[in-house]
Amino acid sequence: MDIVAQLNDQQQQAVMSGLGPMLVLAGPGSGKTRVLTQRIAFLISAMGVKPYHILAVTFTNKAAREMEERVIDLIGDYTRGLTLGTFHATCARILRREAEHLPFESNYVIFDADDQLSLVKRAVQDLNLDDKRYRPASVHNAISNAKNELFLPENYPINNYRDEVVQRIYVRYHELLLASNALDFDDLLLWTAHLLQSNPAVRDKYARRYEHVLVDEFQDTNLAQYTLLKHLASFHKNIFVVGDTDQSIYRWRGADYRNVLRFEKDYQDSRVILLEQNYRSTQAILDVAMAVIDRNPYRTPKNLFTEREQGEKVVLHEAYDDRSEASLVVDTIAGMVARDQANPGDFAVMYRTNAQSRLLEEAFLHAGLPYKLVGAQRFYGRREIKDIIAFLRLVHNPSDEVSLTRVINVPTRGIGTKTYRLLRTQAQQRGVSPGEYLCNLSLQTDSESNDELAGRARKVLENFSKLLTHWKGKKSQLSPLALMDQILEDTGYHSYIDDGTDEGNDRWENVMELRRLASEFQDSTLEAFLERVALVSDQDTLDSSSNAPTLLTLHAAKGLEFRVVFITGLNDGTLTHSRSFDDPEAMMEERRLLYVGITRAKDRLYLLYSQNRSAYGYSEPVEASRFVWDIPEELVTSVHPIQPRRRVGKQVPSRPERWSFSESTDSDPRATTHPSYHAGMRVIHPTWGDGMILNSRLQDNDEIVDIFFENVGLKRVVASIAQLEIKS
DNA sequence: ATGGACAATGTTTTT
DNA sequence: CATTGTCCAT
Repeated sequence: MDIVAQLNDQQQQAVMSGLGPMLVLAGPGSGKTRVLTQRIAFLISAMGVKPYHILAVTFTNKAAREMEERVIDLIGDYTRGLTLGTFHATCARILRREAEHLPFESNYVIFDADDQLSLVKRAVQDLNLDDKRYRPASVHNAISNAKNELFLPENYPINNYRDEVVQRIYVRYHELLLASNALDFDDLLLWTAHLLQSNPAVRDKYARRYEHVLVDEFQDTNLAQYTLLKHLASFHKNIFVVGDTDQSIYRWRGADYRNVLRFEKDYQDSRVILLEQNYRSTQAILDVAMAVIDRNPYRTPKNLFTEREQGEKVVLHEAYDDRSEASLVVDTIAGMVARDQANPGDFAVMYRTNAQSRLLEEAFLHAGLPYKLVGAQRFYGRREIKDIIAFLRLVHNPSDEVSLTRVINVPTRGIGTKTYRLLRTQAQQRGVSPGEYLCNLSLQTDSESNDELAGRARKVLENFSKLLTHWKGKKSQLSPLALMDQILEDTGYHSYIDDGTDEGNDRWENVMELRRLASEFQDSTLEAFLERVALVSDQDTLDSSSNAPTLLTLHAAKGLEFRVVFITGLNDGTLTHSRSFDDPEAMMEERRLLYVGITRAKDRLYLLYSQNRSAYGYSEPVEASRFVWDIPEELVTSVHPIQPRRRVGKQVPSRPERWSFSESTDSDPRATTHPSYHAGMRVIHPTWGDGMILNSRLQDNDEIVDIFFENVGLKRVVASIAQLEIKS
């Protein structure tokens, strides 16, 4: 069987290229995963390369898993020994193996975003700094950027006084991490790059091993990743990277698409292949995509083409507000499913910010339709999940102080801030971490005990110490799941979290879901389970099993495809997020983000924006996104809402909004419904008496009026319900 | 030490 | 508006 028979010329050239550096610039839907997987299969089966000598890295576990499956599909089970994983997971493994060369132990834990933030907070406190002036989130951002640019604390670049302070926080943060035997996400890359750079023996070991290095989504690598790749490929120099600068959307995370240019410079003998044929979308969708992306300056123009049909025109839909935008999406989906034009699982709804999912979820709930939401944070960020994981992490690595402080008093066992502070100073005096000290506490005899830690405090701490040592003793015999069950039982976590309310029930359900996840690690280690849990990506939470529409951010949508795509919230300030306005580079990235969204669609695409949008609870008029005006009119079907209908009584709101296809409506549809109240008008309310109108606006087919009453102050009323009388 | 009530405060995107 | 933190009463 010829494994490359089904490829086009460019793809074949890429797959069968010989040795040396190779850059594949692959437009959306051009089969880049295919090229990567076939390349691996080709190396193994045709070139006789041992899988052990191949390294392939991706950004998400999902991409890695998919690639592995496809390679196995091609060449069967000849992939044993192949290193295929995400950047972070691959680095994590190298660091565990090489821990002897590094200032942490091999059983280190990985701190997630929350842990990192609380550690920065601690660092700021330790230095007696004002956390208003040095907001942990912003400081952490600075530290993260520094790490991505390979700056260790001592090399942190200083341009002003603030930088000096940030450096001090960075130094302290770094100490705290090491004291907890923990690494943050950025450390995984930083330490690996640093190790390879500074230790020639280790570098050589890996560089000689990896005869071939393959990289997916190369445009999203940051300097740390670029550097470590360079070292890993430093011996054989067979580095095969695939990417698309037009899909670079992680600049804020340190990604630098100029690594593509750097690649061509660093590897003078590299060859470049362009993949321009798109196998995913209709021509109509591609036309819109190109109209959007062409406006970005300084890009290498790509000529995307497809052999697919022209297809349906892209629909550009204006809605009255974000709520009707959401019901519009749901109604359209329900309609197409009812008419048998698509399955529920064919749809994806995309948005710029996670907060936008709420209204969509409500709309789906209201219509009684199931949906699936992509987002790991939603699950792993929950209190009960974090608690359980903290227990497990503590058992694995008692030095983890963030976990210790999290659960030492969960459920409450009489250890408050005071007792904890006592524990901390005692541990400090002995030069060990609080967790380690705690582990030894129950082993101490009375003669060893000291006066300061006695009485009640000692008793409650000893209680927890016994629990911890008990679990630690069992960890080697028990699977992650069994250990988890033991912890749940010993702490009485069920009765603690499930108080009988719906919410409590939900929380316990979540714990059960985590149990299910742990059960997949029956034959694996606690370490592997913890690592997996720490490094899940949002995309990994996507389950393809249920046939329901998918809700996800544009960022999470990268690399995926759907038959029908809705992109919602195409308004200035939302898609072009307001935080990007003052930065041209950021604005270009917003455009790429939209481009990524558009090119996810195979058959149909709906672009939606609204006249009003609510932020902080208040609805405000907004402009359509500036990107909307970049799309030539003839490429889309424009739809505008007819006048919002008045709602009477308690009628259910979510009826399909009627569509009026207006290619050229001269009259503004809004002109037909004026508010009946204006600022300054005087009115009488049956119970509140005399008042003056402050403002009035249309919302949900009704009029919302803010009135200042002489006797009762400011009130907000719904015009159709309040019996207002206008005073002349 | 604990838990409830209130106020302030803040929203991109995520491995 | 919704989450998070701080204060105060038990």
